[in-house]
Amino acid sequence: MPIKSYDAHQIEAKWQQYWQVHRVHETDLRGAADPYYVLMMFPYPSAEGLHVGNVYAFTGADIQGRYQRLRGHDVFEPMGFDAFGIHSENFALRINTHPMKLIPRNVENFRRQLRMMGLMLDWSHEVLTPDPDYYKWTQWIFLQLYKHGLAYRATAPVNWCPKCHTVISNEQVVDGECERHPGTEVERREMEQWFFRTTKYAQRLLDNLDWIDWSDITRNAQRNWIGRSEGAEVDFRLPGRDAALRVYTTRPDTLYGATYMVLAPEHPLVGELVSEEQRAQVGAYIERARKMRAADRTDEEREKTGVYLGAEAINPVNDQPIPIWISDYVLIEYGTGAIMAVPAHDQRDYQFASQFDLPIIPVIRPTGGDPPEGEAYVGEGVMINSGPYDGLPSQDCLRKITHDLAAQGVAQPRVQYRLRDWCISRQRYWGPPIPMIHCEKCGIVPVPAEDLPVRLPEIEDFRPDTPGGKPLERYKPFYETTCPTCGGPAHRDADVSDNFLDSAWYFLRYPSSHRDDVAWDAELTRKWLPVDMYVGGNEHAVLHLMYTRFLCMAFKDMGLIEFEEPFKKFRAHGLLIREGGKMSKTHGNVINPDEYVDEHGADTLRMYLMFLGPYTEGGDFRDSGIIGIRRFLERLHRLYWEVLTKRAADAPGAEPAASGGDAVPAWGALDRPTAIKLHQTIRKVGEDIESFGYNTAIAALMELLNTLRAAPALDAFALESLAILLAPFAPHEAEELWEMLGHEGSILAARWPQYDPALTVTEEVEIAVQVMGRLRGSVHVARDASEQVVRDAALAHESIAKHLAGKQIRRVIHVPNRLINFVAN
RNA sequence: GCGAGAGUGGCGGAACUGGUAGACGCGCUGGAUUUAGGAUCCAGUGAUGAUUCAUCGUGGGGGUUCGAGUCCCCCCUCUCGCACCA
Repeated sequence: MPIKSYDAHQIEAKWQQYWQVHRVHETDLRGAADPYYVLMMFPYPSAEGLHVGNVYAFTGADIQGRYQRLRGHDVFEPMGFDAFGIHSENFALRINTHPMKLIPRNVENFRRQLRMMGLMLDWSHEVLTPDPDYYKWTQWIFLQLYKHGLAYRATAPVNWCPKCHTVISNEQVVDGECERHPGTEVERREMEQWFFRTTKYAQRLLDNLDWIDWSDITRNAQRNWIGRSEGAEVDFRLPGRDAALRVYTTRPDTLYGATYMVLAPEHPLVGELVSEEQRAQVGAYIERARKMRAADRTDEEREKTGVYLGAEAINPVNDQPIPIWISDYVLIEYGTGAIMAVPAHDQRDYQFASQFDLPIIPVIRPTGGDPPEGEAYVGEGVMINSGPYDGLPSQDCLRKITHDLAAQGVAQPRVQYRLRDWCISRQRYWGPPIPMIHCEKCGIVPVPAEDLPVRLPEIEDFRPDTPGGKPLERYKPFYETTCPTCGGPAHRDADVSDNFLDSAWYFLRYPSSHRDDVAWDAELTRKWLPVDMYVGGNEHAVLHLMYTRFLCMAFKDMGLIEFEEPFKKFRAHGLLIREGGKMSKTHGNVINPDEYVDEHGADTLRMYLMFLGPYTEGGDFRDSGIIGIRRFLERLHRLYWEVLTKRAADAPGAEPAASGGDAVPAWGALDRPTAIKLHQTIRKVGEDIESFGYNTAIAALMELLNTLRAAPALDAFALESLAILLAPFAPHEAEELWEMLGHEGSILAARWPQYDPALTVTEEVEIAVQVMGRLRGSVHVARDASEQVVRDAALAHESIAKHLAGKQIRRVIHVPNRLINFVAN
């Protein structure tokens, strides 16, 4: 039974129950004729409950899903929980509760809130990362990568967060601080870790960015992160040694200007090259650099520091010996950890040379102009002081010098990426154990696939990094095992894998979540993947989204899947702020969706969030504005109720009176202006949804409602269309209106209305009339009227005539259906 | 510093390839109705001037054009990403 007045709670409870009972949101994955996979970034189920940022993201994705469903697709819109990881673990530690107890509670609360928001989620395919049925396959993936040489173990300087008590990846380091702990300096530690060879795919990850249909902002962030540069490796001879000092440079054209070399303090040759006289100083410098906090070391404002090694290298282009220094402005991780310094043409080198009075030799002269004073000239120009290359354009020499040196065997072209391999190991408890066994005799042995999952034991003391070692190391029943190869004593890898691995493949699991014998079902995967539409926050542009792409490429090469890009479309939503400022716990201005749903209902909250601003740019949540959406829904509901009850009353008499003085539109044929508004709105809302212009789509719905309320009469097509157009935004109310219209079952069974192109244009248009480019009035003429007609109409206009009085018309500019401009003097 | 984007009423924000700036909503003003209401309905709402008229108005300054929020140049501010990556 339809509900008379707009009572959000009653309506929303009613339809949520209906959806659940009738499984309206579940998709027949195998039988689907026209699959469309909508994905939203699954949340970490925090104890605080669903964040309004999640609601914002999910609603934007849900609109796509509902719209595609109304367009006739079989839409799959799954949800799950990313409940492993440091986030959950730290919280569990803080409140002194075991995560295995904590997580189910949080998840239950999240499910409740997600249902409350009326998302079209198919809960029958939920995944939960800490579920052994899930992480069994996370471990299996690790084994696949290992098998194909993409997982390796290495001792490398890693980022250690003293608060997390674990290593974190490069991507999780922000300005030398831990992403999770602002203000906490990341330390550098040498540790043996598992890495995934993401760098192997650097070029493909970069190349595919040219064609994948993703938000530009996200693709740009990825390009930046991959950081491809082209240059050359050049060997500088070391007098009296066999070895050469190899540097990487993007500017081989400036080789003649190299007046010194700089090694990173950690460079392996430092110890060998340092002279006796300099040894003490160099040692002290290295010690100081080692202790230096990461954020300070990378502060560009800081004065350059460094120490002379007491050794020389020979510049291969002119055989000149140049001094070798060490300085912390050279990074051991990048290139070869050593540079040739060209102070005339590199700002950093210039600063360093100025600091230590090293020679500065310009080798490129800017074309048509003088080189800048007091700084390096980094542009191109004409070669000078460069022996045989003098007079050539510097750009030509980029390749030429490399080529010539390559012929002598002392240089080679080289492409360098900023992207690093993905450090997978975490010295923590709350994650999937890395499925590897360390045997004294056999070395590193993978756990046989049939032994998966390696279950995470439920241990009481899961604190990280206590004196007894890592949590899983302390727990002997887990740690001590036997070697699968030789049967001898062995121990398990005591690390767990990075939380980002859990979320790097979850979309592959959703359709196949019922299969316990394979990670993903081949047929379902072929049918449903790649994901048609992925919507999420851009904060994951270089983390999650890079890792998923890497995994897909690896899987494709292994023959496990048939595509290499996981998401056909990805759209990044903007940031939601509140009252002009950032929303955060510290500001105490975080929006709790429950409160707003309590007060106004989920449809109002959903719609308001989408109305705030352009979805891809974010919006400013102001409490004062939400009432506008609420009023809209109330007016809408009232209109339907009044028109439809009136019609029911009129129906027996068949002939509905053309409402005498009654404000309620009658039932009958639409007048033409109303019909035009309707058809224009049908077109606009569809187009706007496809381009994520939700705010303007909602504005169009409001305009349509205003028009319908003022119309003399309405018909079924108008009311049905508006209900369907509303359905992506306010799904509960749309269902209620649909029922009021006499339909049985969900509005999702309806089809998106077709607009009639002929009815999207008026037959009369208003033409702006300008005199000398200034607006002086307007005239109404028939659509597509000729210039002559418009001109005559305009000249007949008295205010136009006034402005043209005494003037001669020199020129007339006519833009059909828009304006006419008289140029006169 | 580099890269990307953005500056429009009191506020959030509209404006397709240059063509009537300010859609839609909030707020505000006036009116109607109601015992009352953070209710509903109607009208108005960029600024200035005396009205139905005019002038000025899209961060600032120049320019192109019959016509510029939109295109070009310079500057200012803000947001985001990267940041001693050689």
